Amino acid sequence: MPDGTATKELIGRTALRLFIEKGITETTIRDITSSAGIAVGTLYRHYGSKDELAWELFAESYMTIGRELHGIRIKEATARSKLEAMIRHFCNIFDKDTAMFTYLFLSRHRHLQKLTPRMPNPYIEIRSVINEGIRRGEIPRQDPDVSASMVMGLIMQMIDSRLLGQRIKQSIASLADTTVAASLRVVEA
Amino acid sequence: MPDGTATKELIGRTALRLFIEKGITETTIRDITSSAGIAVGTLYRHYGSKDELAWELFAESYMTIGRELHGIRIKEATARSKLEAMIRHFCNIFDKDTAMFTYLFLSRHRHLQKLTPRMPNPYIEIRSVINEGIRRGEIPRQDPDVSASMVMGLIMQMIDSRLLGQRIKQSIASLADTTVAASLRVVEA
DNA sequence: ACTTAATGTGAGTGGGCGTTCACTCATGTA
DNA sequence: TACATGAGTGAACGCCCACTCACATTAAGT
Repeated sequence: MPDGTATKELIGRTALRLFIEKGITETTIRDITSSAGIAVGTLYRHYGSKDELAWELFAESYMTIGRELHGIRIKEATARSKLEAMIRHFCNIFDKDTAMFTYLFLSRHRHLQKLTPRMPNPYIEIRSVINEGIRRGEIPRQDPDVSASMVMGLIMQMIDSRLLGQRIKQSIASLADTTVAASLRVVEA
Repeated sequence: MPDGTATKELIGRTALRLFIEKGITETTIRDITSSAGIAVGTLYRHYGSKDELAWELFAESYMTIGRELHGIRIKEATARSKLEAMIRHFCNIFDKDTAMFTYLFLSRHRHLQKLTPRMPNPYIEIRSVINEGIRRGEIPRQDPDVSASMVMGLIMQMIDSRLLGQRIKQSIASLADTTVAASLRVVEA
């Protein structure tokens, strides 16, 4: 029996690249298959539909990051160190796998409502850090949903500006310190 | 000679609503014309193409906000008061014309690279405030592009979370104080 | 009342889309 | 060697898209 794992991965990698370059709707099945050097039918051996392909690429990475942030939250001791480690982790992922991160960023509006609260989720982890920090008196009382949104937005916009490449040109890693400091000031930790 | 101004406005309003509800690519010309109660050909009397329609709706509002923020920057005296007035202005627009603001927010990635630096631009106004604040010694020395991105991200994510309606449920106006305070802490004003 | 030009119409056009399926090929098993 | 099974193929299908254009309607100028 032949093994199609390598082909599935090739399709995923190629689709990711094109989805980022042109957008999901603007990328056709033929774009993907011709760029990957396979037949149209082959794609459908591995993914049920274009939507399923786009969703699988998103969910896999999104939940992985959620699990990783969860690990950080468990491991670190204080709200400060948790938040710092999480932001540095974001920066590392961005530098290590820019394509994946970019895709998550650009397609989140399409997929976010398909996520169930049970799935591992970066946003919930950041909110939990703030919640715990308040309960332990490490940071002032505040609305954890509002603060989590602001911190997320602050980080995400850095990446957004970096992706456009016009407003921010330096590497994300070199901005980690600045981002960490600003985020801590937002939650007043 | 008949006057088609009212029709053009009707098309714009209808398209805006549908673009927000379903996305630009997912909205068809027939969706727009049937929803507006006009013929397909009529739309093309007023807009050269679907792309042009989407762009006009974006650019008009984007530049208007840019001009308004410019006015605030000229009028207010200190970096603190400028930033505060700008953020409150954002909140007011959102509450007064949620549809327009939502469209700007959701379609910005599609249109942002079509903007030239000469066009009125909200981002540049915020950066200018930070730049001036540094020069006058009102806020510490910092990278104005990075800080402007962080402040913009902080505000935008509040609106994003509000639009999704799951994470933030209260009105944007009621969050203005919180957002202003957090933004000032980010730039350490 | 007549002229003129802008505005409104919608069936029609050509093209590109996602998806299917009957078929071939390659590999592991008996 | 013969068979079974999953992987790979791409022409074909039906649908729906953005856009066109020959014609009808409207309203302002004379």
